[in-house]
Amino acid sequence: MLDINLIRNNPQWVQEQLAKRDCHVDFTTVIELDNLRRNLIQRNEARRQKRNENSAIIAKLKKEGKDATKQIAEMKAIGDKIANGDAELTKINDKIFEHLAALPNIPLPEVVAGGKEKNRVVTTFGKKPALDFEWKDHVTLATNLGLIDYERGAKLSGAKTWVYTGAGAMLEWALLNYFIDFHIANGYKFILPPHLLNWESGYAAGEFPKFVEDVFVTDFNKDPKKSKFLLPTAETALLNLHRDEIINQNQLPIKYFSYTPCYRKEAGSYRTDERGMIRGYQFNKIEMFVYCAAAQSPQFFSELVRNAEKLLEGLGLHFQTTALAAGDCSASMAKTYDIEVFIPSMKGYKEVSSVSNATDYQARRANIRTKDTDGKTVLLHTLNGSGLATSRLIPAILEQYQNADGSVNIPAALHKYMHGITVLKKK
RNA sequence: GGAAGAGUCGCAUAGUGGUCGAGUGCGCUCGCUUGGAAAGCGAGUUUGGUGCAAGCCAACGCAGGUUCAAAUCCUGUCUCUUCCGCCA
Repeated sequence: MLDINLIRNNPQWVQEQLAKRDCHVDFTTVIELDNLRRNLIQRNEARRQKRNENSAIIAKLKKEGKDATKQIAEMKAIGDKIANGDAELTKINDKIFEHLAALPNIPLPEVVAGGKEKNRVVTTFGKKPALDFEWKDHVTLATNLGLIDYERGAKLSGAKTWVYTGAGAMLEWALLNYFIDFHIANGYKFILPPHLLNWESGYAAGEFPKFVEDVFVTDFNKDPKKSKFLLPTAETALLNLHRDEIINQNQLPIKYFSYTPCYRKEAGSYRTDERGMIRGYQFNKIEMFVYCAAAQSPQFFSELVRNAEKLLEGLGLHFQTTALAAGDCSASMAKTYDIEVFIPSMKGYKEVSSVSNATDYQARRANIRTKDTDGKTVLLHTLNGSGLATSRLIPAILEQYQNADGSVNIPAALHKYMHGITVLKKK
């Protein structure tokens, strides 16, 4: 969420910044509502002051045993006015919130204007594998080698799901262990949150009410506000960990990482080129999350990007890092880099990590603050990044590491987690 | 799932309708004192809104209600504790 004061004081500038992400807004209405709101507050507070004064008078009169009928009648009239004013104020506040909630974050200065077409590759690691034989796609490989059971996945749950079996499950778990060890060594704190979150958490993270269609909500016969939902990413949990808190400056930065499956409806996102496990209702992900003072967020952004890159480098996979243009960043984010692994059968690169700086946008909605050196409370900055999601890594490993005989080598970094398996072969 | 009790300023507590945004103790900060420290003494110690400012307004888990007036009374709800039941 953006700061109403910023919009009030500098509407032109905010407008220009949002135009970078092809968001064109007119602030006339919000500013009018805001003026209305402040007028109303002043009027109502004056009434409250009057009421407080009168209340003291009545108390005194009663104590002295004198008659206070006149004052009480007056109080009644003021009380009605206050109630009316409050009701009106609530309406106006709701409207202002509606406007503000619809606005995306302001891109950082270095983020280029425009949409996807303006995305720019900033780093490349490794080369496309030669694959100078009749190579196979990951669905074929995973099925042949008995790593993934797509059919039984459909039997258990339906489309867009799968079952990891045997060495496939081991490979999945090996990846997660490899990531976890890396983050622990880097001093990030390991968090295992509940997967079912409440409405307030979704609301603070900006998922509700806007994206309620995109997540799996339980107890659907009840009021959605009393329901729980399956988290679409651990980011939601990690942001809410410190919701409504004031964090001591000496505790910053806070660096977390978390393992959770991510549950997403992916409504309407099916694409025929996305076979196998590229897009599912449930996938495993390790998420990094940082809370820090505003001045530090650029530094931690770089750190998160490097962490994700190092993990891929350790696996020896060919990938690229892309700086997203303003219009391609998700709404809450001021800057995003995607790390994309090469998947031959997809004829290109697929996202395995998305690293973002949310600046104070998430913190404002979730009300997460710290005190600056003058003792003033200020919002802090939040950053997040996958480190990493596995569901596109297994396809990348299978395809990039496959041999002419249909077997697949396991990246050396994973050997210690694979219980002696170094090559995946058909039995 | 059932029953009882509890939720107040970092912590512990006081406060059962009006002068309570809230007392006390601990902790913490600053000052005095001291060779230095402890003790002692003094001052301060939640957050948000609004206003150029002085100030004013709001908040006692949360949401409603009663009342001229609510930390205090009523209803709902959430969380915690204890007991009972059930269960991996």
